[in-house]
Amino acid sequence: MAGLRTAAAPPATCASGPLEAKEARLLLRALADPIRLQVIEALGGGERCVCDLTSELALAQSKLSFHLKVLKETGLLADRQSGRWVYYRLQPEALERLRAWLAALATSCIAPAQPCG
Amino acid sequence: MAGLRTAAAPPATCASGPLEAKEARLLLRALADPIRLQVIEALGGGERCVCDLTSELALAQSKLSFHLKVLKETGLLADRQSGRWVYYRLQPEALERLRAWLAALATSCIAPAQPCG
DNA sequence: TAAATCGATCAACATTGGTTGATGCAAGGG
DNA sequence: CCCTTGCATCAACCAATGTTGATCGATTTA
Repeated sequence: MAGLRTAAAPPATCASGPLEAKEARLLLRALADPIRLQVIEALGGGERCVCDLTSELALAQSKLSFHLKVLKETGLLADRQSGRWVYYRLQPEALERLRAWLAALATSCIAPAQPCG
Repeated sequence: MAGLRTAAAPPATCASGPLEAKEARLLLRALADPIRLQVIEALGGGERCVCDLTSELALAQSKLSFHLKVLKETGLLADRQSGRWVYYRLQPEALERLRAWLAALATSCIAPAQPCG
């Protein structure tokens, strides 16, 4: 399984078609972390530079950097450098696509029971 | 953080109000595993006994049991014993609640940029 | 009641993921 | 230029999670 550490450069969820199960799992995993969720929420208020997030969330710099990388690699965040700061922002499409995938998953769960033995 | 191993008996997501962030994370984490996702999809077709799932997914019995437990503890599955078989079924409400939570998260992500330095 | 089957649980182990502190590099500012 | 600042990256460590094989209780069947 492709671990968090080995993920390559291209965002895992950039293709614009419907989400594959694998991509969906990466998104689910990325969101399933408290720190990453805090980051998402903080960025809900708009684009922020890393230094800003570091102090707002009271995180070690390298720790935040690690989680920002995970979020960026899954396509949930995008970044932009300006002067000596790096600004991160949400990619709401990623959340949308996950929502759609989850909806599809839910609707495919409707059949009656099948006796076994 | 409450680990998978130490989670207590009561389903983590049984309260019927809107999902707390913590419960949402448990659901996200539970879904972010390939085997568990296969189980969810398999149960999309209806209730199944464990022996059935074991052969259909070609999993070691104890492995499947482990993942079923995780899914049950998060409220995604319910089980029922009948004779010597145990049947598992989806709890679609759990997926619904997660979807709603995700929607709320997404809509709270709409503000413009804030310059930093 | 003895043997067999289903499935949960446990302990030991393997793997993965997250944290920490150090280092490196690029961009400004003196 | 040299120094500072912002951020990424790395290696070593640690914690959480998943896997395996064995065992156990419950239920049924012979």
